[in-house]
Amino acid sequence: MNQSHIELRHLRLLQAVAEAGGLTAAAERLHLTQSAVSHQLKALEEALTLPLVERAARPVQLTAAGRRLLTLAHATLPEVDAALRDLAKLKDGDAGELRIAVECHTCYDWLMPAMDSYRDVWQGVDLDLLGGFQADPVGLLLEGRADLVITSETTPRPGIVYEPLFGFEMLALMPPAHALAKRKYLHPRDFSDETLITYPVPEDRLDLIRRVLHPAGIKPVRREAQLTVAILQLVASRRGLAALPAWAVAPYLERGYIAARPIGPHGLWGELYAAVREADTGRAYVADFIETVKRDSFARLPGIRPAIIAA
Amino acid sequence: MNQSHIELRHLRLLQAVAEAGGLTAAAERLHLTQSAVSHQLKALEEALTLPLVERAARPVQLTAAGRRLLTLAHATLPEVDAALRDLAKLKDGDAGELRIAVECHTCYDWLMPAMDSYRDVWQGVDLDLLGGFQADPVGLLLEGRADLVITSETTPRPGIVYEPLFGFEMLALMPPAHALAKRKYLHPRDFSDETLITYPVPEDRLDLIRRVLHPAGIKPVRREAQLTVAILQLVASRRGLAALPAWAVAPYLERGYIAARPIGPHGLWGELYAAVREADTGRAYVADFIETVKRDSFARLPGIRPAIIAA
DNA sequence: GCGTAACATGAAACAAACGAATATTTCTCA
DNA sequence: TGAGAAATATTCGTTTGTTTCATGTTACGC
Repeated sequence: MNQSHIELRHLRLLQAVAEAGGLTAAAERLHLTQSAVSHQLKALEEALTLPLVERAARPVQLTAAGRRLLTLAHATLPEVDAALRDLAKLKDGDAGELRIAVECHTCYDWLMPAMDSYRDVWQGVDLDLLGGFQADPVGLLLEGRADLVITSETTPRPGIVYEPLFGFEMLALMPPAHALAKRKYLHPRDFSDETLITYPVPEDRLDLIRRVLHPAGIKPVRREAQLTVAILQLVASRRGLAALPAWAVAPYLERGYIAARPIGPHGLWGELYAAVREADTGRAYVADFIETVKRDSFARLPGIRPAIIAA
Repeated sequence: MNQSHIELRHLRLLQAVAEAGGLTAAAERLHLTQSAVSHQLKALEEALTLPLVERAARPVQLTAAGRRLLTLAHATLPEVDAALRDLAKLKDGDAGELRIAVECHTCYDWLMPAMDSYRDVWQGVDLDLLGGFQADPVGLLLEGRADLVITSETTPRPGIVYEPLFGFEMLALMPPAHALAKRKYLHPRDFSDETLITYPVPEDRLDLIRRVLHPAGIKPVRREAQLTVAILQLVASRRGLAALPAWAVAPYLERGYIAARPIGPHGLWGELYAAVREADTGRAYVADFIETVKRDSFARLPGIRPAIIAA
């Protein structure tokens, strides 16, 4: 056989390219530059003397050879992950406690499935989800009442570290027949004559107000609703606009129940973090929870992108 | 999860260490220095912050973590090989003809099983074994009557390349009750009063005569036999001594039918090669046959060691 | 205890991977 | 069809990682 010293790195690369649909997007996921990805892919193709990726198409297409290697990647990479997990268990034991607090209302959409797959491989870990809205969820970590907090704040606090999870796009929501639905994207001023329907949280927790409307000097009328479906129902019945993460509205978009548009030419992007006590960062069952969330989310959620800061 | 950038290289290393029973022996198989293996293993252990190999024992013992990673290696490395084979088939097609000539009588012992496993993965290749003793088997390659020759000669010929397969030890054979069986190893002079039982081939093809007895000025009486069992039978019935590769006599040794001793303090080692036409070296089905022979042989044969020259 | 075989280590050579800057290609939309 | 934007390729210098050489250390058998 050709002494191709193919490595797992190459399989991870190909998988990222296939999933992301392009070299640049793959580079973001891998926390590499586009240049590095291009180099590495080319080197691999030259080592095999076989093209793997058809670059012309968008999203890029794998060749037959590329698909064969992707099959290999799908077979081997999860096994490698499982083995590394087992090693971590050998080292630190497989038991622990993980009490999770969540700041973001729509995060339950992906958190529940992620917890389910996590439970499959960390059966010794006692998973707990703290209910109710918390004024200062990160404070729970320091009080010892929670072990991990999903948040979009990163206010530095001694003894707390923030692990980036992913970036997500907030989409403006409107009835499909609304005049704004004809736009490619919305301007801040488009909100000035509309009621804004939100979860019942303070204004400074709403990215749309804090980062877009407030800087533009716009103070819309607000109306609050507890549940995502209630917000959507109000939007659909023309009581106002709302802004929610793309994943939270995807099923309703598909059915044409509402329309969604980016906010601003580049969209309004937020970032989610897992906050943990510094002392817990070394614990394998904690680190792997964060990895599970990321892996799971990228596989399932629309409208997310890799965290800007490297993990 | 720890962002362990574990790579296939590490798995290959661990597998080699486990199979070879030590770092130095593993290094030979991988065609690396002992130092490189030691460095690399240490780096892996430090990345995982887990010991993998218990160096004190001989042969070295894997720790629980090491065994877990070895399990991973056994699961993934064959899949990788299969994928690379499929890529080679995509590139060059999966059909071909491989007519094999064999110079060495006992080579059928390992060649048949190797051909069987080769056939499983190269079903489009027409495998043929040329029968009968050939005076000049490599000549068959140039005449186009064979495509691959198993030989221990490496006389340079234009258009022919010799791919090293492995080194093997020739053991001197005697009845278990023979006086020489008490020795740790035999000297050339031990053969001077004995009949030497060999296959019916010219003297210059017999390593024992050409490399040991002739230089020592010893010309033993020869007696020829066609079959391995016949040679063994003659030895067991005190008609003389013989010298055969370790793998050919292992089953008889186990049963105590005969005894075997090294020839000289370091043993008498020979080397086997696959000779192919230079034009065929690029053909995937040819290269993979050679790889299959090596893999299979190291897994099954006693008394062999990696080729001295790198492949 | 002495010698041997196997493993470890430090320094230097060598090779591979990566990133920054920039060029080229491809796509989109008017 | 041509301008601009987005994606990929390329060149070159830097960084990082791997291997070897030379030598040190350790374990073990006699």
